Amino acid sequence: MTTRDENELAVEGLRPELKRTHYCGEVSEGDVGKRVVVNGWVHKVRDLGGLVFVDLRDRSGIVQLAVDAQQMPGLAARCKQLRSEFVVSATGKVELRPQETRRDEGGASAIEVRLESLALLSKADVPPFVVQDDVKAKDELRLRYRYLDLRRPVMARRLTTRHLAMQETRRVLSDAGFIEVETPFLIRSTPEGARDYLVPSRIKPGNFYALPQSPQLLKQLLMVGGIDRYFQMARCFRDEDLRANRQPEFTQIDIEMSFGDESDIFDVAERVTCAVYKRVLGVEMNRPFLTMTFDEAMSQYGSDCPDLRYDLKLSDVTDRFRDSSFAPFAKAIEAGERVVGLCVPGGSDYSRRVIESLSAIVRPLGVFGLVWVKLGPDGVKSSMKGETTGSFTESLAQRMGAKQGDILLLGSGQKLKLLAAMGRLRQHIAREAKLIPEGRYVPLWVTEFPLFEKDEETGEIVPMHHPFSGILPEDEPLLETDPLRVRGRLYDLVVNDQEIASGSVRIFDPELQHRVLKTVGIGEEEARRRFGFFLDALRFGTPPHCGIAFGFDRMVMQLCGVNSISEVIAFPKTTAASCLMTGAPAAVDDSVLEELGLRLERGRDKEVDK
RNA sequence: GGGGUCGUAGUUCAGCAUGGUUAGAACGCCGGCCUGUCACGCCGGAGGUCGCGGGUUCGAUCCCCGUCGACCCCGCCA
Repeated sequence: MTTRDENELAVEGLRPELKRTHYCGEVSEGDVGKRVVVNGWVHKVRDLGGLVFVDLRDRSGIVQLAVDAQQMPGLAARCKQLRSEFVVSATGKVELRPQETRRDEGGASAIEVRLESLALLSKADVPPFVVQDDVKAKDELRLRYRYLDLRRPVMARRLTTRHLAMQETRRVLSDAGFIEVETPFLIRSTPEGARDYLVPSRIKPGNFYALPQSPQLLKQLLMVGGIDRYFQMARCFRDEDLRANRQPEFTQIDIEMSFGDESDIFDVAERVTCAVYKRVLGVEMNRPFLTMTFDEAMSQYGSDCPDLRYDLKLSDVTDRFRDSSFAPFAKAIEAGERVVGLCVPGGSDYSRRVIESLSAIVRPLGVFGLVWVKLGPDGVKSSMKGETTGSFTESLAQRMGAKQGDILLLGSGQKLKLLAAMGRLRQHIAREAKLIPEGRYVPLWVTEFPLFEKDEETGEIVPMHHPFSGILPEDEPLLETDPLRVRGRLYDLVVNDQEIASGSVRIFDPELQHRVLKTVGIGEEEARRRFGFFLDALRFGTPPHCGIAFGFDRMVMQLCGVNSISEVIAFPKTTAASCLMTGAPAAVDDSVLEELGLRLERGRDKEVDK
């Protein structure tokens, strides 16, 4: 055997002595002098000729291996053959790096592993993109080669955060007497508003299962079944168009309990939230969380998930402008519209251009022309020109709590639309002006949502949540007379600007359930046909019950400080709901279709993948 | 369903508004040199169906139409 052969890097199996003693990122100064074995992927080789450095990576981080060619010529020669993403086992002694070479700032390690032996466990093709936390590749590539993307330690950290949040949730709920029950994926379609994913039945051709949009009815049936306290890390499926924070399948922390009301749900949900934020971020949240009604949230913040990290409240100043000499608003009010304003502290120096850009935010939301009043150092200026008196603008400013140096921005429109638009404006200004403090997490309950809303297209009354949510007792008489004013026993948990969880006290009276279904146009016959099983159950002794579901992906997204849920899902789908890695969805063989009694409509099969 | 942005080397991008020699850069990759690198450095090299299809034109990466894919927004959806 020649020296050359000995130095050839050949793939070996994982002998016991090659198994790791440490994760790469966990070798520390405390290990100096120890012999360690690390397993991982070659992150980077820096071959200086007589000296070779290899950065070895695993999910915990990176450690530097060092070989001196003079001391270990064969080993150095072997290291020179390493390429990116080769999988190796490296054995060596942990050493402090020479003091003068520790000049890498930003958490550079003070130690390295003086290599004694190296085993190649797996070779690798040149990767399609460089695996590094600061990834340069586009989403398309990252998703196609997701397993390479996941090798980036930052991805492992996100999945670890997700894991921690999940474990913490399980611990808190289990300790509180909730038991985790799995519900089926292959179910009958339930009425929750979204489009179902369907699964054809082979045994009953022409029939379909639906994948659950959420386990809503099933968890209620668990309550009827006396389970009393249930939870589940539930996978949910909705066949709707995607967004940055929407995936066709996502995970809920699904919770339901019997013999309880809002206060019990708030208590348990707050305990879960506090525990998770504490465990993952070290953040303490004060309990009980703040509470406000939907009405308050909308009228003060223009959003049903108001961000309380900054102030900036909206004011309804309709009464000020009624009978005022400012015609545009006076007329709007006469037509039944409202006038809502936002006072921006220190905004009196906004240029025409800035104000125009702000108008551009609300215009597509149906608010035309933002009226402004500046309380500048050289007096009050207003886009209302001579149409209003100085005393009018002064009293308006006073009413809106404005002071010297502020600007008032006012718009008119139909109440909810206007508030939503002004809320968007509020959010935009807060972001631009950097009013949003980092690292703060402000939880809030929003309650008393309207139970129904009007479908803009059809004009029909539809449930805002789902048709199983209870009603505030005082609103019950309105059910038949003025359903849009009926408030539900609904609640959302908001953290910062995000809806984290949502739930309700359920209807447990079959009579009331029928009245609600009737209100949304589901007659007894249709109800029987679609979920008669559920209505039957209600008649066999239903405990009062209530529940909540956390949007788990969104919560983790917030915990990780990222702005897309795909970043916290191991194998996410694209905005076209396809998986670039596996190629799903894909065509199936005709024989499979035949077995299911299905035939594709001509023309619809032209786009199927190979 | 509608609107927007993008698609050029393995990757990230430039080039295209004003069509015309051999389509460039950086990183990565391959080879060589180099004993303290850590964005190593230096020398050399390979690498392109300009997403796909059609049209306009003497000529298209560039202009037009369509299509596919990715992302963002509205609709939709907790």
